[in-house]
Parts: sequence; C-alpha cells; structure tokens
Amino acid sequence: MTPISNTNSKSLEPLKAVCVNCATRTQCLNGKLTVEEVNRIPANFIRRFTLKEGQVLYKMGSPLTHIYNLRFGAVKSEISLSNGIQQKTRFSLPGELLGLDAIGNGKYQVNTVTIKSSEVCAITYDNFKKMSDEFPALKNSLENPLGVLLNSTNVHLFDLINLNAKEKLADFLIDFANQMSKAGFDRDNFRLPMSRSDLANYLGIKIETLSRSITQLEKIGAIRINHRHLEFVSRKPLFEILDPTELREKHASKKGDVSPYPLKFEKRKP
Amino acid sequence: MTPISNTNSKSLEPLKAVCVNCATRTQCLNGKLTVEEVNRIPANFIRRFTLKEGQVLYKMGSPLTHIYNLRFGAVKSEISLSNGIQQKTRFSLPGELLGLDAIGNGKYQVNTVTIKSSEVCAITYDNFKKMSDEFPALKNSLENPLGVLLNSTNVHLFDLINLNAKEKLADFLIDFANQMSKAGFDRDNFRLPMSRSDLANYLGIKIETLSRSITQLEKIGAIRINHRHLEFVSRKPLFEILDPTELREKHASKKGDVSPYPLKFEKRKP
DNA sequence: CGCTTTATTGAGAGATATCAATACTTGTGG
DNA sequence: CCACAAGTATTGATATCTCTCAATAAAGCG
Repeated sequence: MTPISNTNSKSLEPLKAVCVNCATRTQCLNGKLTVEEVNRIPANFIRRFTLKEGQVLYKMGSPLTHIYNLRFGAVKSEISLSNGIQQKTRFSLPGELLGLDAIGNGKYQVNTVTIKSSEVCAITYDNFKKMSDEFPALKNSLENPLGVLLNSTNVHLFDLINLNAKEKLADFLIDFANQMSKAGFDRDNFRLPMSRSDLANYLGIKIETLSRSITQLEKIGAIRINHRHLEFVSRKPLFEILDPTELREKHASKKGDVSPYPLKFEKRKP
Repeated sequence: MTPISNTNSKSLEPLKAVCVNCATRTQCLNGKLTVEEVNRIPANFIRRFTLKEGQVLYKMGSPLTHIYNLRFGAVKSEISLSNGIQQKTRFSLPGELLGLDAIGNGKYQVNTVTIKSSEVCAITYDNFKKMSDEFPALKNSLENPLGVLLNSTNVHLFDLINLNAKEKLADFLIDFANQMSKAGFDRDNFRLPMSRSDLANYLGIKIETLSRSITQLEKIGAIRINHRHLEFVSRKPLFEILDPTELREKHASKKGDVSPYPLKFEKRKP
C-alpha cells in the first residue's frame, strides 16, 4: 500500500474535456457549476490518476490536503489504530467524494484504500476554496455532501445497534445493491468489491458469523453467492427479515421518500 | 413534549448585549466574527428562548428551518421510527450547535428533546446564509461543526462495535466528564442529565446490563453513582479497562493530541 | 401514604464469539 | 501439468456475553 504521492500519477487531457464529460460530474464538487464555468477552472487545479488495488489514497492522521472524487473502482475507509486494530467505516463507489472526514479538524480521520483498481480526481482544499470565492454556486457546496455523509453514518450506527447478524447482512446487501445501481451497475448481479473479512468488520460481526448469515440467506432463496459474485434471487425474503410486519411498504411508499431505516421490532418498544 | 412553535418564547435584551457577552459565543456560528461585526447582526435574526425538560426542539422529518445553539441545559437527539423504536444518537451540552443533521437533505434527521430545562438561541438557515454573504469570516463556518459532528459520530460507531458493555460505560463516562468540564462543570462530580434508559439505548445495551456495568465500576473503586449523581473516585481503573497494556499514555501524550479511540485489544488483530 | 416510575439484582435463554477442523482458490515452482 | 503452500471461506462444537423474564427495592408524585 503506497501513499498517493509515490504513485506514477499523470494528468491526462486538458481539463475542459475532462470535467465536462465526466459521468460523475453531477455528484462532484463542481456539479452546480455551468459548463461555461467548469471550463474556466484552471487546468492545474484538478489532477486525475489511477490507483491499483490495495493502494492507499490518504492516511489517517495526515493533514488535509486534497478532496477527491472517485471516478472508477471502489474504496474502503477504515479507522486504523497503532495497535493494529482496524474498523471499516465505509465502502465507496464511483461518484463519491473522499476526504470529507478531514474537514472537522484538518486531519484525515481514516485510511482510504482501494479495493479494486480505481481512478480518482483530486483538488486541493485550498484551490477548492479559491474556486468557492470565484463561483457563488460553490459557496456551501461542501456542506451538503458532509451532511449526507453524516446522515449515512447515523443510519449505519442505527443498524449496528438494532439489527442482528442476518438482518445486518440483508440490510447491507439491499443498500449496497442500490448504491451499485446508482453507480451504473446491475442491481441484481454484481461482484462484491470487498473481502469477507472487510465486510464482517464493517458490519460489526466475525467472519464466521457472516459466513453463516450468507448461508441462511441462500437457503431461504434470497441470494446466491459464489465467492464475491452476488446474485439476487428474490428481495422479498430480505425485506421480510427486515420488516416482518411489512410496515415498510406502508410507510415508505408515500412520496417515494423511502426511510433509510429497516422497520422491524414490531414486538416491543424500549 | 411540545414543539418549539408552541412555547412561550420571548426575545430578551437587544441583540448586541446578548451575543457579545454569551459564554458560548466562541463555539457558536458567529464565533469567528469580531465584536464589531457581531453588533451589526440584525437583532431579529437571533431568537433566544427557554425550554422545559421534555420539550421538543425540532422533530425528525420536518423541514430545516433553524440552526440552534444550546446555551444552558442538555438535549438528547434520537432517531424515532413510526413503530415506536427510538435510537438515542447524541447527548448535547451547552455550546453545542443543534440542527446540523438537517443539512444533508433539508429535513431534520432526529428528534431533539431537552433532558433538563434549557436555553437555546435560534437563527434561520436562510438568515444565516445572508450573514455568510455579508461576513466573509462565516463563509464556510458550517463545514467545521459538521465535520466535527461527523468525526464524533464515527468514534461512537467505533465504540459500539468494538467495546463490551463495561468498556462502553467506562469510555462514555470519561468522555462525558470531559464534555461536562468543557461546558464549565466539575469534571469529577456532577449530575448525569439522562435516564438509565436513554443512556443504555445510546450505548446499545439494555438497562439491566447498564445497571450491572455500573455496579462493576463501583466495585473496582472507579466511581460512585447515586441515581444520577456521579462521582469519580479514580480514573485509573477506567483507563485500565479501556487499555490493559497502557498504550494510551504512550501514544496519546505526544503533542497533547489525544486519540479519541480507546486502546485495548492488545491480544489479536482481525 | 399508596401508586407509578425507575433502578437493581438474580436465573435462565439466546445470539455471537471463539476455537478448531476442513474445503476451496490462487499462485508458485518443479 | 501437477504438487504444494498460503491465503480465504465454510462448517461444527463449545464458551461467553448480553438479553430476557421475573422479582424486589427505591424514588418521585399526587
């Protein structure tokens, strides 16, 4: 795992072409700019480069330099303590910003490591601020992705406390498939980018427990998993695991505003 | 629990006096403004009011209107699902901003409820943006508290996954005592503002388990608890619970930059 | 003073972790 | 091309921790 500065990074075409045609631009920091404005961004502000699987994008504890946009590939974020303990906090797919964890105190709070070969754009935080000064549309454009990240962290926290192993897995699979779909992949048939070990760690369970949960979901005819290849057979049993009383449909289906929380626990109220 | 709009809220003195002398101003949204600038804030932008214990400041799902600063008291934040399930996500003390959870998608993501009588300042999000336009010092002033909140949520997430009940309690007590101290209270002797039920829910354990953990910490001579009154007898056994190898001292004591993570797990590396 | 709520304690049940054995995958070198 | 080694995943048996259920005690409140 080599830090970014050691990689053979090279900028490609002139910036204009790069950003304007980028598939992830709407989710990127310049998403609110007009095409004309994007073309005025100084070419040297944006660096684009590739990373091989297992390479480190930035390290926990190092000072905030860049904010990144993941264009292709997949990245895991992990807290990494000096005694070797690691906690996976997030799996990121194309279109997602990386580095927001450093906004709070100027240091990155996690390691980010590619889990497949990836392509990333980088802008320095300082240059982004300069852009914010020039383009009013960018004024608060970090607030929103930060807020979105905060919300999704809170959902993860909720799930960790309130779901058992099988439910955690069902919830994760549904959610991750949606993210895959949003990133342009098949929602029902794809390759999981992370190892069992990383996934178990993320879900707060041991790999043996994860393995058993996978077996259970296969036995009820919800999914088929072959190593990292995942196929959804039927989502219905997954939803039933997460919501035996089928409250989900009732509540989620107004205004298409789906609650991020699994509705189970029909039994008792704490 | 009555929403804020139903409370008899009245603004007090003219704004100048209010903000300039406020003990929590440095942590507030206007913390980066000069005294002169603060005095130019339109008086009607800031509303200050009191809430009795158990009153709702804002409700999950309602549209973002205000950002709040807690001046006195204590507030709990909770996810609240339609089937009655609740998850406490945070306990806030004076000086903390409230409402940041709504930045992500324009709706508050939690209920906030006072757990003792409190005093709060409110500014509408729109008016704050107007202020941001006028005062360059405010340009990115939501980014930082958002980032700080994100980081503290990630620490909470780490603890929930990696600590057992006794460790969760020890970690919480040390951390909360520090927050109390920062808010101006005695670090070693104070009244816990939350019920056992709320605390257990926050820690992701049942009240019986919490009660047993309290008993254990009392038996090893770390604390004395009488209902909500907490007294620290010695922090040493608490740190030993969280870090049997005493790595914490070694690593935390350079540059006063204390790691937010408890260092235990000297045994195995996942 | 009784009633309701909140907290503590005990005994047994249940879920996940731990330890251990086996199978499968991938890569290497003869 | 096969044999072997190293890493990864699955499955089984047992241990451990927390939950659940239940009883009791203490505190707050009308």
